[in-house]
Amino acid sequence: MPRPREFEPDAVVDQAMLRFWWRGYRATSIEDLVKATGVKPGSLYSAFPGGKHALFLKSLERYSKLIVPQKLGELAAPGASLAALRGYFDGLVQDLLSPEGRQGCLLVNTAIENAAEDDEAAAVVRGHLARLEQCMTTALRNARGAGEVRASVDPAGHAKVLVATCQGLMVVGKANPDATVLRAIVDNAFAVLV
Amino acid sequence: MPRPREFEPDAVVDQAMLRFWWRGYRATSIEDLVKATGVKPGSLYSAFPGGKHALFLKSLERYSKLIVPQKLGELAAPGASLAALRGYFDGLVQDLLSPEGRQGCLLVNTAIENAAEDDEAAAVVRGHLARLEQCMTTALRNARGAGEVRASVDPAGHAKVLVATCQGLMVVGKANPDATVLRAIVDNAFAVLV
DNA sequence: CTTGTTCTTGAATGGTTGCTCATGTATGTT
DNA sequence: AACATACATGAGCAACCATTCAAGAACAAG
Repeated sequence: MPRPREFEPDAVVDQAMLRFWWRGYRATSIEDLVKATGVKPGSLYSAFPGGKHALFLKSLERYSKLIVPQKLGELAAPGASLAALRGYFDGLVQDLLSPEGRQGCLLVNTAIENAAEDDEAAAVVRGHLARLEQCMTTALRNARGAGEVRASVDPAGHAKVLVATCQGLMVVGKANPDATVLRAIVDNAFAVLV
Repeated sequence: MPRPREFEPDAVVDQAMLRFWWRGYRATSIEDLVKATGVKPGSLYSAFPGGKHALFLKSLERYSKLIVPQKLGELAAPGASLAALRGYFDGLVQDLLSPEGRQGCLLVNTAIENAAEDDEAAAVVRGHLARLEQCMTTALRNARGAGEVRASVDPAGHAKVLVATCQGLMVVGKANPDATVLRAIVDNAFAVLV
C-alpha cells in the first residue's frame, strides 16, 4: 500500500562509487550526488540511513564486488600463472595511462585518505589486500611449479611484495602517469623473478 | 619604520606541514592553523599570499627539505649500500607501527589526495620520487659492486621497483599497521635480491 | 611628537557543508 | 471513495569553509 520508490538504490550506490572513486570522500558532496543521480537529499537520506558515510561504505563494497573482479581478470582463477599476474600489472599501467583510469584504485585512495580515521573503511581495504595477496600467492605458486620463476622465490612471501608493489605503482602513477616509468617498474619487478 | 612581524613565518609553515601531514589538505582548515599557530587569519593571509594552497605548497617543500633527508639517513650518502637501503625500509616500517608515524609520508598522501587536481603539488611529489630513485640506484649499484646482490639485478631498473614498493608499503601500512605483515614485505623484497 | 609604513586583530563576507523536516503525493487495501 | 503507508520534494538549518577588510597598534625616520 505504500508509495513505491521511484529510483533504484543500487544505481545511486553506483553513482556514489564513481564520485568517491574520482574525487575522494571529502571532496564529494551530497549535492554532487544529488546532481549525479537526480535523487533529492530527503530521499537519499531516507534510502541510506547513516548518510554520506554509510553511502561511502556501500560504495566501497560495491567497488570490491563489481570493479575489483573485473580488474583481477584471469588472476582470480585458481589456475592463474605468471602470464595472468603480469597481465594484471599491465592492466594497472594501462588504466593509469588512460584518461578514464587515472583515478587509480578506490581502495588505495581510501587507504590513504580515510583508513587512519575510519576503521570500517580500513577493514574493507584490508579485505581487498588479503584477496589480492591470495590471488598472487596462487599465481606465483603455479608459476613456480611450471618453472616460470626461480625456485628460490617464496610464493606466499613474494606475493606480499607484489601487493605492495602494485599499490606503489598506483601512487607513482598518480603523480607521474608516464608510460616509460610505469612500464619500467613492472618490467623490473618481473625481471627479478626469473 | 614598519611595524615588525610578531611571528616566525617558518614556524607557521612547520605547523601547517604537520597538520597537512596528519589530516590531509582538505581536512585541514585555516581555523586549525590559526589555533595551532596563534596567528590570526589576517596575518596569515598577508604573510602567505595565495592563502591555503600557497601554504600547502610551502609545506610540501619544507617536508622535502626537512623530513625527507632525515628519513633517508645514510641512504642519501654516495657510499650507501645494501645496509643503508635496508635501513631505510626498516625505518619506514618502524614509523608506520609507531603512533607518531602512522600518518605515513606527506608526499605519498599528497600524490593520492591532490596530484590529479594540483599540478604544482604533483611536481613536488615527482621531485621526491626522482630523488628517492636516485638514492636507491646508487645504493643498489654499490651493493652489486660489493657482491651483496646478484649480478643480474639491474640497479637503475630495480631502484624503480623499490621506489614503488616503499610507496606501496605505506599504503598497506595505513590500512593494516601490522608488524608481521610489514616486516614480511620488506624481508621478501630484499630476499629476492640475493 | 608627528608621520609613514607595515603589522595585528577579529568581525564579517558569501559560499558550502551534511543533514532535517513539514508538506504534498502516489500507491494498495478496505 | 476513503484511508494508511511509505515516498518525493526542496526550502531551510546550523555549522563550517576560505577569505577579506576596516580599524587600531607598533615601530623607525624626520
